[in-house]
Amino acid sequence: MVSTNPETPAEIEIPEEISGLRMTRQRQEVYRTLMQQRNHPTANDVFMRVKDRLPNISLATVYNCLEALVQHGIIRQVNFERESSRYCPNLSEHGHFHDEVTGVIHDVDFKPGASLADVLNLPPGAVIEDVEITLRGKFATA
Amino acid sequence: MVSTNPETPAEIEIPEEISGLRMTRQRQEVYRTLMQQRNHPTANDVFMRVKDRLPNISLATVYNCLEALVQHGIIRQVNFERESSRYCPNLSEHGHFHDEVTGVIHDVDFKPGASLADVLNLPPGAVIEDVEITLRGKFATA
DNA sequence: AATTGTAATTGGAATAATTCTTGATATTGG
DNA sequence: CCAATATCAAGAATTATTCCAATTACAATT
Repeated sequence: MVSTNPETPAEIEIPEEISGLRMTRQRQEVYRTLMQQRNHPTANDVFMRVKDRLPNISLATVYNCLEALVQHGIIRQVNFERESSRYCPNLSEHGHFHDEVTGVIHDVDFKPGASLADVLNLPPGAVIEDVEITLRGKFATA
Repeated sequence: MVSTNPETPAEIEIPEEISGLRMTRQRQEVYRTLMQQRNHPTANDVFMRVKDRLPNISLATVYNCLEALVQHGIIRQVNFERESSRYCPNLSEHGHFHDEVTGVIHDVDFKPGASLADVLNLPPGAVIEDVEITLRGKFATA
């Protein structure tokens, strides 16, 4: 589906402020990139992409923007082993499956109504603030 | 429980070879440290501790040993966010709860018979080779 | 016990991702 | 408009880890 208006192509509208975070031009573009490129890009991936629209932006600013967005719960930071952090705008609780053949990362949703506490013996009294589930493997070749 | 023999204090006996890996003196000491210090030490933690017994060991060797042990499935490497890797000799499938107040890391076991596939919608055909579950939070103060 | 080939170890340099610092710019509230 | 505050850019600094080249240890064989 493509917009019929050449002035405003199919783009995500970003409000001026999200969760109390001032959405500057740089933050808008970083966020827009994440919404459009849903394949869990690294900070550098985002940097290269945002440069098309903001040629003067610096990598440090991309890092700053990503951190601000993470801090305000607008996006999520995802880590695989010791690789570069990746970023994703999918806020629903989910895990990630890392296909080690193609390198592609797939979101893995919870079954409806299911939670980690169903399968784990959590320490008594523990209050979980954040969960990270990463799976590594490949697809059966059959 | 303390050994009654002063010559051989309560120490872990390390075989000469595990899973096809030659257990050199350095690898023995690295492994022994992990078995004795079960609080998920970093490579540097291990390095400082092993130096008591092998004053000439280098940090690079500790990294090499840890990698060799990980490769041979003798220990596990655990990552939290972008912090230094930590190492643990607990091979049973388990997750980790990171107490952000004390910094202590607790192993979190699966309920008997439970598995991640019970709660996640895994991509069809995905063959999981490795799972990492990390929880971050604190203990209720009540 | 010497020899030889292989693997392991060392110590330091190199790397890569990220963070920090500083000065310049922009934005908001009064 | 002005002051206070937040953000940005550029590059330096940091940190964990890996790489590399030179030595050393080990195991098998003679």
